[in-house]
Amino acid sequence: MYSVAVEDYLKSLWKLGPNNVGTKQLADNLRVSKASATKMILRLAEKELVDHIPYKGASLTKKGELEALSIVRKHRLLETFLSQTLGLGREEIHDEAEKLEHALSKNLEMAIAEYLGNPTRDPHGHPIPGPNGELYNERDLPLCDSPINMSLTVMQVPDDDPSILSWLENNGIHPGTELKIISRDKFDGGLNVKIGAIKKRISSSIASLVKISFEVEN
Amino acid sequence: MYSVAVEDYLKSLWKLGPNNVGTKQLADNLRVSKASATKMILRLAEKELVDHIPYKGASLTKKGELEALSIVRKHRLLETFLSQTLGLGREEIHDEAEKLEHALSKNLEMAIAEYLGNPTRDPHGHPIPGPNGELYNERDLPLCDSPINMSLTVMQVPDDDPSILSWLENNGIHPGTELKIISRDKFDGGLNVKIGAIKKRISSSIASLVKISFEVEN
DNA sequence: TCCTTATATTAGCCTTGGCTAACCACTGCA
DNA sequence: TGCAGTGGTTAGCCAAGGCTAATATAAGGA
Repeated sequence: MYSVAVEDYLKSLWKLGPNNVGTKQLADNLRVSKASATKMILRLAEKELVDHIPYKGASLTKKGELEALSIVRKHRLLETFLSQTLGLGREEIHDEAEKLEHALSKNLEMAIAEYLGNPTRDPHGHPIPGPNGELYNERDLPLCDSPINMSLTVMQVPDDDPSILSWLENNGIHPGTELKIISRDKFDGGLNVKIGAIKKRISSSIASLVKISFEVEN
Repeated sequence: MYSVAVEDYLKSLWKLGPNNVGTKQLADNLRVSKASATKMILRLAEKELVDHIPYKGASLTKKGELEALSIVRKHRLLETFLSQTLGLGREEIHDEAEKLEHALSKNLEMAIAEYLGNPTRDPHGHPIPGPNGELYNERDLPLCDSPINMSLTVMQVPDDDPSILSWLENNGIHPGTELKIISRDKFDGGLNVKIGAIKKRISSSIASLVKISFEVEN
């Protein structure tokens, strides 16, 4: 239906949203010039996929959001599928899915979802939107904001930076990992954590990209 | 490396080759105008992917052929993969593979080939070129040219026409099917065949699209 | 041999999605 | 309050890959 470029813009707008997204932010995210981004925003507005307020930014319309969610769904299903069938690592699947998502028909998407048992999380722990764009309430918290000395379960790791992913993997940090924050550095926000019996240090920049959940006491 | 359009042209030229392919034939195959085909042929010649003799036609150079074979390999591996993992029918996989082939990285191609055990035939029985374009000698014969009253094994069915494929499937004709030609109609070339104990009639147009092999007496 | 017809090419146009350069608008600081 | 700096837009260019209309070539039959 839509071109690869249009789909990529919609996906970026969704990732950077839901607030108004600035032209420069969008352009940087897609590695195109500001002028190209402006031109495309105008075209997307023409198609009623975004609302655009000149000099203020753009945000997805309902129509644009649904389209974006459909692409995110394809992306995350593909990641899960590649991981499951071919055993590709978490650090390899993003780039492959990034290309394949634009070539995936609705039919194939459904077949893959069924094959996988309609998963709700991809291998990075990111929620997979439903076939009609349903997205359940996100309750996972950034590790950097999490309480000290509680049993935490890693729920999400970032998906698009292979080097960060490899570091996390090598340190045993992935969805499902149980850990506890021992202390938080006062100045740089780095965390000292304990995974099983092993102590690790996690920089604040990485800790902001990892999301966790914990049991709430009743 | 090359655009989707370039890859599609190369694939068509390969399918219609190896002789010089006329502009009209190519244009019809790709459902574009003759003018568009002419223009693209000139661009492909520029990139040294084809040799072009004005008013005579175009044929792939070695470089172009290798590129085409790489795409054919991806296509056929994808068909096999989709059939194997998702259980898609022979009549569904072609169109899906047609889109995905352009988005398949070399890495993913290798992973799929390995996962499948480096198959040499796709679900339609078509040979899958090797990673460097190796194509083993084709010995299968069109059913329409095959001898009468011999045990024949179906080796290949066409891949791109779902209605023909469905008809073949419903009549139990697919790679591996054993059959015997009982008689050949004098005028229209239609065949009366026996599959197991059941007699069927196969029109000559379909019989020309099915390929078989048979044991040669020593 | 010449003419008709089919096939090929050329010319010229369009849209998409990039780019740079130049200009405009907003914001925050002095 | 005015201006510098950042961010946004406009103008104008380009290549790819489509299209139609007009023209050129080749080939077969009269």
